[in-house]
Amino acid sequence: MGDYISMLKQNGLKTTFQRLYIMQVIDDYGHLDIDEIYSKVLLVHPSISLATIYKNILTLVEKKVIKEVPIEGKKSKYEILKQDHFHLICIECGSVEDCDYEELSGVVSSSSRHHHFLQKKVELSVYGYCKKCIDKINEKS
Amino acid sequence: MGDYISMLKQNGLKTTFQRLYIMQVIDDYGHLDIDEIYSKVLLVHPSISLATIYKNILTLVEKKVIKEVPIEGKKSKYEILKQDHFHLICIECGSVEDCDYEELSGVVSSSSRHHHFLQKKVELSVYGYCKKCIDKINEKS
DNA sequence: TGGAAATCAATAAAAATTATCCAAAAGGAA
DNA sequence: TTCCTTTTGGATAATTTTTATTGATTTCCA
Ligand SMILES: [Mn+2]
Ligand SMILES: [Mn+2]
Ligand SMILES: [Zn+2]
Ligand SMILES: [Zn+2]
Repeated sequence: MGDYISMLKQNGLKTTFQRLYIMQVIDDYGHLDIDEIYSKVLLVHPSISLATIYKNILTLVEKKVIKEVPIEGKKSKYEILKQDHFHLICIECGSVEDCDYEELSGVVSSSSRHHHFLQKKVELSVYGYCKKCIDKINEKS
Repeated sequence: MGDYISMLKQNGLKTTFQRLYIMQVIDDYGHLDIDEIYSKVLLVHPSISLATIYKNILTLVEKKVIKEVPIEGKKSKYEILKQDHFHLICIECGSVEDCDYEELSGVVSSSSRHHHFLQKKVELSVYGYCKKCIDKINEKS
């Protein structure tokens, strides 16, 4: 759990309950899409508008407080900005697991340089089956 | 240029002019989004409907004849399915360049295994500035 | 404790995607 | 070929997703 208030102040954003709670649920659950955020915030703030969620997500992404995690064929998820990492995305249950770059980042950036490409951001996602789902599938057979 | 007709037959899809030309323009340009495909097909087939483009893209992706390339904050592009590779995406001009995995793929899959994750597909995109745009920016200063 | 600036909620509007329905075309069998 | 079944396309409507607008409310600093 981070210090959301300073994160907002540093970016010249006012700290409203709505905004704080959006950050809170994203942080709590790790990776959430717009609808998941909306339904969770609704529970504690029944009057919030979906447009408010969209607006806040947009500004928080712009200010790099949160980060978009695009997911093929589905809606993007969002996470609190943290150290660079990549994602293991389960195509069975939809779970998203963080994974450290370690030696990977060096290989990627050297490849970018080789192509005379000025690398600004890397987005790596591995799609497949998480341990839980593998076990579940194995049980059945 | 591939043999689109056999690619369709192998997947039990009928070869219509519309479908063939969709594959053609994707192949010609490398990476195109829905609207780009639509406008290019329109030129040679003025009666085609946008819904037809959507419908065909959907089936072609399902049958793995083409592949979706998600792009952050923009519409996905599509490419003819080919050997695994990753993308250098220019945030200035929108160009997409293919890039071979080489040693990278080994590192990624060993990382997946380490997390007991059954890897099915890898999606790696590097966002930044292509050589053309770097040069253009340097000229100005 | 004002008051400017930012934000919220409600709502409308726009954009993107999917569904429906019937005519037309494709492709296999005779 | 011709016939017949199935798939597909085009028009259009419907749905879903996202963005814009606007006036009321809230934040926060002087
Ligand atoms: Mn993450
Ligand atoms: Mn490519
Ligand atoms: Zn899973
Ligand atoms: Zn460029």
